[in-house]
Amino acid sequence: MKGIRRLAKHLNISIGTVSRALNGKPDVNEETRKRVLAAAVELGYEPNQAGRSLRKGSTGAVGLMIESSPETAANSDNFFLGLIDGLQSVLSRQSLDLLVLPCPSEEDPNDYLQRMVARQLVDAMILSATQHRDPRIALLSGADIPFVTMGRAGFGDSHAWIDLDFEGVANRAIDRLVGQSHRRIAVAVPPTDVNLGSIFLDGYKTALRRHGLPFDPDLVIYAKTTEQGGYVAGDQLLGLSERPTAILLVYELMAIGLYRRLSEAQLRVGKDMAVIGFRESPRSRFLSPRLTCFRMSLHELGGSLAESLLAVMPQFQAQYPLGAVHMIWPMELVEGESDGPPGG
Amino acid sequence: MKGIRRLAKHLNISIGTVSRALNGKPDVNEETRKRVLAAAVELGYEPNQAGRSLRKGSTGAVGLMIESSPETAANSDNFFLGLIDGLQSVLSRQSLDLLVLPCPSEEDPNDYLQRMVARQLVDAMILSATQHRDPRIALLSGADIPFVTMGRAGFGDSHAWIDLDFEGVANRAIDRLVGQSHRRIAVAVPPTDVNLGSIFLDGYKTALRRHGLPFDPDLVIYAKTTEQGGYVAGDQLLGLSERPTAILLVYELMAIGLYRRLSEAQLRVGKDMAVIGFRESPRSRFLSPRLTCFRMSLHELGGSLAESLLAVMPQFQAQYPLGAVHMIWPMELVEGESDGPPGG
DNA sequence: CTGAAAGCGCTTACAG
DNA sequence: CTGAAAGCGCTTACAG
Repeated sequence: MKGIRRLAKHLNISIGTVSRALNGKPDVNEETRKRVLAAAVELGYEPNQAGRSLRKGSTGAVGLMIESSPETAANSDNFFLGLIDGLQSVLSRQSLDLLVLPCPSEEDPNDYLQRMVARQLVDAMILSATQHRDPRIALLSGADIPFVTMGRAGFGDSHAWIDLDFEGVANRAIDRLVGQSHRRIAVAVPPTDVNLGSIFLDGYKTALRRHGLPFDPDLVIYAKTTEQGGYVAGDQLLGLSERPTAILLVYELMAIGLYRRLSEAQLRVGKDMAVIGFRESPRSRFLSPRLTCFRMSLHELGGSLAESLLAVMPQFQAQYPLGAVHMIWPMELVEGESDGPPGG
Repeated sequence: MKGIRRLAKHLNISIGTVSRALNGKPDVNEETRKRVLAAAVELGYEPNQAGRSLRKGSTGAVGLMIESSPETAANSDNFFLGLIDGLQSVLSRQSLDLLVLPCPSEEDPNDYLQRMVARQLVDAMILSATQHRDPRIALLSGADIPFVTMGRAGFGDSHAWIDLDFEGVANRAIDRLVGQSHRRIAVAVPPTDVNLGSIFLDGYKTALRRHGLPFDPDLVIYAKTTEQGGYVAGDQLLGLSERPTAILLVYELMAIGLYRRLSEAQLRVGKDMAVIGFRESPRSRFLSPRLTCFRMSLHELGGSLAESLLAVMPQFQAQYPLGAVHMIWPMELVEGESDGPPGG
């Protein structure tokens, strides 16, 4: 005999009463409850999740879907680990467990998510790596699973999301560079359909316009978000007839290749070419000169994501009356030595 | 009506036959099976995991326990993401899903694991961040959950494990440095009880002995595995009465602080002080001069971990007759510019 | 080859 | 306040 039945037998009461006592139902004699709780500890009882889920139709767990592809691995640095800790700090207050669901790189993300949802091992989902047209959003909406996405999609505000402040960063980076008298400023964005690329580019254009600077399509460099991509971006930069004096990068991994290419051309980062990166990461601290970039708290971002998820879960809406959150996450400038006035 | 009952109703057969057809049991008419499979696709049927787990007592999922503490996040770089992709490449062949279980930093790892095991959401576990005396090993052994650990523990070979080749790396690093005529070589290890520290130190001592070099306790620097720790290690190095000409680091994060401290003291890395790191990571490529270190394939390591786990799972032992694997994972030297003969 | 039935461990109306 | 019973969705001996 095992499980709740064993406990009931041991205490000589019914399994119903044991269950009610364990679950904090009000209609249980306090004396009985104490005995049950003590026996549970004594016998090391833990509720079987399968039995509970089957009966209740909910799991007490929340899923975070990530991609385990080599590209994601290379670019995410400590992003997910930091996020996870923040998520849990909030979820644990509701006794919700976080399950990280890594989509294998060979599997279609939409198929994978469908499988995980059908398995019913979580009550709600957090999606990352949101695409501009992301079929997963329709999937979850249709299946009536509460969810929030890390990153905007192109569907406007039909669901809850939090996204990094790509526009704000592009704006402030341009402000800073223009303040340092730069007039020709390049920007490096990924060549793929990923949403952040176009958002970053829009912010860049807006900021130029605000300063009365012309937009030159030649200064938009489409490059892979890798070290090699940064090297190639450097190549393109140097090949331009009228060379820019500054460049904005949307991924810090590109900075290594760019630094190397510039150094080969005898150009000093921060003096002959100003470089500003996007997110400060442990990695960017390895660069010399140190990269000027933007800081954010992954822990707090995770916490906000968790709260915005709770706000769309029926069981928790009363406690988190936020509605469907649409939030741009602010980022703070970190001054490095990688930028400065043109010509040093 | 939903689930298997809906399918059965739709096809006008019993739920038992539907289940048998879906699960590939041999005693089903081929014609019936085809109809069931077609209907399953048509109606978008996916088995409910709770029902299945409850009945079968197994889940078809494997858990990877990681720590989400800020320290782990800072030091792991792409370690887990890379590992995960390798794990899945093997697990998916057995239709096993991987669930990543992140232990919150506020929770005791042993309590967390106990909770996850009791929930019965996975059939087997992979543990990381193994301690020298790790109570989780006794917990899983006692609960009769198949598991493998990433990292040795102090219990010898009572369970399956794979660990990085700390001894080999220390040995080859010393060989290389001695070959470059270094005689006084320091080593930086973490001040905590983590197993890799003492293993690395043992390898270092063995290698010195092999070259007839004396072991000087002053040359063992206990430092935090952080940027700040590297800076402090540099301080200690410079403060030694007879300054060493080379140093081995067990975490590359320390290299930033060390580089900075050496630069402040007008010492050139690779010329005035040779530095060799442990694992090559995307980060170490950000350093200049580039760090000499050791390379491994996270994807292959993940694959081997998965195979060694399958080998201890009763359902898969026949296919993976490896027994309980105890494997030291080889690493390959990557020459950087951070070491060389003393004095340049 | 198929159907009817039992039962995995739990929660929750329902009666008392 | 407690017990007896139903049932969540599935798999699997057992009969036929």
